[in-house]
Amino acid sequence: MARAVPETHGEILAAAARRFAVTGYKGTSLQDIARAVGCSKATVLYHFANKEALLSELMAPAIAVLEALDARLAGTTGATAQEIAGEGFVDLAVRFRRQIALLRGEFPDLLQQPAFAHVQQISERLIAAFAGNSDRPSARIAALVVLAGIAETCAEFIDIPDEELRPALLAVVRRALEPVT
Amino acid sequence: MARAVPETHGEILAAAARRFAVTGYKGTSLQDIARAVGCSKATVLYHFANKEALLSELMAPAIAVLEALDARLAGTTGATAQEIAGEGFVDLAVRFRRQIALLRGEFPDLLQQPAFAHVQQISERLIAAFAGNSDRPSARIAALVVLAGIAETCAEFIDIPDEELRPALLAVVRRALEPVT
DNA sequence: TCAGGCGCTGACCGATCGGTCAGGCATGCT
DNA sequence: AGCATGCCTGACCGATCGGTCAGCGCCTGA
Repeated sequence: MARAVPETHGEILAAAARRFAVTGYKGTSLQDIARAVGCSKATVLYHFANKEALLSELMAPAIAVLEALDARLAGTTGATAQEIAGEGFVDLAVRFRRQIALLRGEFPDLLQQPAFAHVQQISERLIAAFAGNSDRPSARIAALVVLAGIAETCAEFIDIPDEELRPALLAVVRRALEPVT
Repeated sequence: MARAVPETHGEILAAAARRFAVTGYKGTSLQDIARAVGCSKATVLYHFANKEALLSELMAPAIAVLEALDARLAGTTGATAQEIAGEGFVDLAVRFRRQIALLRGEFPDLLQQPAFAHVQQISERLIAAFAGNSDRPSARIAALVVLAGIAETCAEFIDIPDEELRPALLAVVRRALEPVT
C-alpha cells in the first residue's frame, strides 16, 4: 500500500501560482508562499530545489503551448502568419492568464533563466509574424503594441470568463495589425 | 557670489532615470545609483529624503502632463474623447518613455504611493475615453489593449526617434479602437 | 583669522531575502 | 522490536535592502 501521502507539493504549487499572479515573481517571497500554504519556508524548499525550480514547474505548460505555436508558425508569411499568430497567441494568453500575470515587468529578467532559454527567440518570431514578416518599423511597432497589449490585458482581466475575453481580443488584433501590402 | 556648487543633485536624478528605466524601481538599489554617479549611497540620501522622493521628482513632469490631458478630456464623449485620448496619450508616452519604462510591472504597487494619488483615477478615465465612454466589455478590452500596448512599446523602443514612433502608434490606435456606434 | 555650514562619507542598523542543515516525528518494512 | 525512510521544522547563514548618524574637509562671510 502506498503511504497516505500529503499533497503538499501540489498545494505549494497552487499557492505559488496565486501569489505570483498577484505580487509577481520577485515580489513574492518563499515566506509568503509558505504562509499561504500553512507550512514552513523550509518545507517549500524541501519540495522544490529553489525558487527558480518553482517558477519553472509553474511555467512549463504555458511554454509547451508557446513552442507548439512557434512550430505552427514556421514557414508561414504575410496575412497567414498574422492570422495564426493572432489566434494562437490570444488563445494562449487567455488560457494561461495567471502565468502571464506573474511575468509582468519581470519578463526581461526572467528570460535570463535557463527555463526560458528559447522564449526570447520565440517571442521575436511571434512579433515578426504579427508584423506579417514585414520589416517596416510601423508594422513592427503595431505588432509589439498588440502583443504587449494582449498580455497585459489578460493579466488585468483575470476573472472574466474566457468566452467573453477571447473574441474581444481577437477583434482588436484583426483591426489593429497593419494589413500586409 | 554663489558658491561653485556641484551638480550632484542633477547627476543623481539623471543616473536614477537611466537605471530605473532599465531595471525598474524596485530592481534598482540606491547603491546602484550611487555607483553610476560615482558617489556614496549616503550622498544619494543626502540629496533626497528617501528612495520614494527620488521617484516622485522623476515622475513629476510626466504626471503634470497626464493631469493636463485628463483636464482636456473632461466633458468629451464618443469619437471626440477617443481622438483626444489617443493623440494625447501617444504624445505623452513618447515624450516620457523613460518614466514609463520604470513603471513596468510595478504600476499597481507604485500607485499606492502618495505621489501617485490621482493617477489611478486618471488612468481609469483614460480607458473610458479610449472606449469612447462605452460600457461594452469589448470596448473596454480594446481600450486596455491599446493603452497597455502603447506604454510597453514606448518602454521597449527607447532609442528610435520620436518622429518615427509617434505616427506609427497613432495609426495603430486609430485602427484598433472600437468605432463608436 | 576663524566660526559655521555645506557637501559628502564610512560605519553601522534592523529587516528581509533565498538557501542550508541537523534533527524530530511518524510511518512502513523486516 | 528495531531500523530505515519520508516529511517536515526551527535555527541559522551570508548577502542585500533602505535608511541613520557622527564626523570629516573645505569654502565662505564676517
